[in-house]
Amino acid sequence: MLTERRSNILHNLIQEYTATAIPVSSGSISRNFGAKVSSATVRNELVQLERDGYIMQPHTSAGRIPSAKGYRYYVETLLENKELTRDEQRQIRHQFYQINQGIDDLVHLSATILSRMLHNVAIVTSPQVTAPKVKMINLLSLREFMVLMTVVFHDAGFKQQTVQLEESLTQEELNSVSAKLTSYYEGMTATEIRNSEKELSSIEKQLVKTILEILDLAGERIIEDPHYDGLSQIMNQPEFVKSERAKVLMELLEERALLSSILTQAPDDEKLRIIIGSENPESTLHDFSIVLSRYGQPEQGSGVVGIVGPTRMAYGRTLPAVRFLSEIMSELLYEMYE
Amino acid sequence: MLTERRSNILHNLIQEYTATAIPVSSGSISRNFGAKVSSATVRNELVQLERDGYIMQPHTSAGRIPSAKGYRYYVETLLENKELTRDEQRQIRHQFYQINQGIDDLVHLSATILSRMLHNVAIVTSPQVTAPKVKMINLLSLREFMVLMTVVFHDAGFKQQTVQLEESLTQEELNSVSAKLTSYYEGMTATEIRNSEKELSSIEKQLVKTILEILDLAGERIIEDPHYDGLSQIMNQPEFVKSERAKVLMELLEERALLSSILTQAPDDEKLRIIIGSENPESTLHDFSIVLSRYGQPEQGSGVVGIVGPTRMAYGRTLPAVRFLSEIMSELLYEMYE
DNA sequence: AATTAGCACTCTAATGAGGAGAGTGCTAAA
DNA sequence: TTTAGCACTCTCCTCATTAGAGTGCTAATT
Repeated sequence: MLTERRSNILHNLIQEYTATAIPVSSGSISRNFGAKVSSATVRNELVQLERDGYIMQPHTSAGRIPSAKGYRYYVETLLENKELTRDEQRQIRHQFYQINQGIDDLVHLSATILSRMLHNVAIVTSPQVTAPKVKMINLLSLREFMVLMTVVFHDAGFKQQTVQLEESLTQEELNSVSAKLTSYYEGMTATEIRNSEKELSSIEKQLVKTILEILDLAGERIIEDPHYDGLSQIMNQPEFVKSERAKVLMELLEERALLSSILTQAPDDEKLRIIIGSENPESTLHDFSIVLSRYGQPEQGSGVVGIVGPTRMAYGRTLPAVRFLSEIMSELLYEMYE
Repeated sequence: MLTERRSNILHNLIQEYTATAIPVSSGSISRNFGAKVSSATVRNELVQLERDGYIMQPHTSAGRIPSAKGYRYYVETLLENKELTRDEQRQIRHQFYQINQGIDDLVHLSATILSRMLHNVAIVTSPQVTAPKVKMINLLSLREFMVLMTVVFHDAGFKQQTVQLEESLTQEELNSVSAKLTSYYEGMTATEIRNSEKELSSIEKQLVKTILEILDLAGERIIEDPHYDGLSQIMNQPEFVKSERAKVLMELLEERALLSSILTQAPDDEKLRIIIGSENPESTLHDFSIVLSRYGQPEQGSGVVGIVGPTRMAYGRTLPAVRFLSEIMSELLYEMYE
């Protein structure tokens, strides 16, 4: 545990550094304290903090910057759970009024708002249900041999896919097939359907195969590419004036594999998960911090919303913002499903 | 018109410059000609080319770089219509085998292939129909008061939207309503529906309103955000080592307005449109070149596929690649609708 | 008349020295 | 325990120098 003064100094240092991105000197900390202590005293304390691993020096005669451990202490101990101001909350709510019912709009808009607000890259996944259950199967003739299958889930979500049939069926025939399949499989998950044994015609078998594909896909954590926004925002951050870092970030975002691996680190409940710099198992991400939250309900579908930015991000602002966005998304999602 | 030698020199210079991004010297051109002419002769010719506006000098003692006019001459006169090698074509086709029927997959995959191949940012819009006609209207009860409306178009495309009903209807009631609406409006476009006068209940009026919204949206040139890919590719290009340019590009890509304005410059037929540097009316794009092609058929839905990169791009490779991707996308789209 | 060798000139990019400034660490005094 | 004082370190900026690449022009050559 840190002494109170050391703790204050660390607090001060992190606030300064996250604001300016310049290593913080003992003198500037002393000044921020209203010169109640001299820079020499601060220096002595800094030596201790450095020994304990909370801060580091980029080189001998430079100021200090926080380490991952320092940031960690900051977000867990020093940072009281502030909320966004009423005004900000109102403004954000207001922006959501524009959207129609689409979930895609919700996802996109959230990413945009978050990235604009925090000047970092925002990532949002579409809400997914876990092990969806069939409520209804519907078949719609698009043209000869070509059918649009819509599977409605019990949680009121749905997915569809076009199917190329082996035989041509009229819409009436399709109606009776879909009624039959619905009566067979209503309430079942993918695995239950696989285990059930029904007499099926070859066309019906083909359709069931598609139903299973749809269910499997919907059951996976990540179906669609997560949506991200804010690349132009983050390019304004001083750590990206050299494009080397920027390149790393783009590669991360365009490699689906890594993106989903980030998102699997997302919390299962609605608490925030904060992964700071070198805490990340993925070494390419050591220069970045990630703040994630889950939104929605497991039964109704839930997704992940979060921010990726330089380790030096304004956590004091990021955490409330991600938390609020997550809450409001849960709310709006709930309203959509009433 | 240029003399043959001048033309050869320009050709040579552009090939060299597009490959290396370094201003080309008279000596290196002379060498490329097998020293049939001396560098002094080349220099004399270069003075002429510069006077005519085909090339420029970044500063007095530097080599020459092509101007927009030079590139224009190159793509129109010097560049014979090469095709991709059989082998490349086969490889690309092969990659498309992986995808299932989804149009989204087609769009995404095309962008990915193109950007990987050309190391630039690829942009692809989803295929859109113009003035879609209703083929069928389908209503599906998701839960009480909540209905999923699917409108199938005559070209076998479809769109759907969830609707919040004012009254609660059973699936049977919905079926009869949708049958009624289909019989009313089959074969009509949005404007035709607006002009038709039918006796409608209040629920039906609400539904028609939604149908019209769907049709209007589908009729617009750009509904969804165009998909782009390859940011990490383009960051490897030497012109982006300073991140200033990169920032401009990101801003362009994230501003929907500008993106769609790019795409409205797309050709209406399947010919390539090439917009080179300062030819672009938009001055922020003066450092970029854009190559666009339309794919698909107007009646079945058509979209735009293209590349954005530095003015110095390998046109000789870009043009065949965009052309081929456009062709194969048309093909695959056609197969999807059989 | 066209080409080319030769050479002075120009501009960039790289290198290194020097100095200012910021910040530290340590010591000794308060 | 705190702090004043000071030597020391390291970065960053500026400036000058240099090497090198490339040009433009002129005069000689084909």
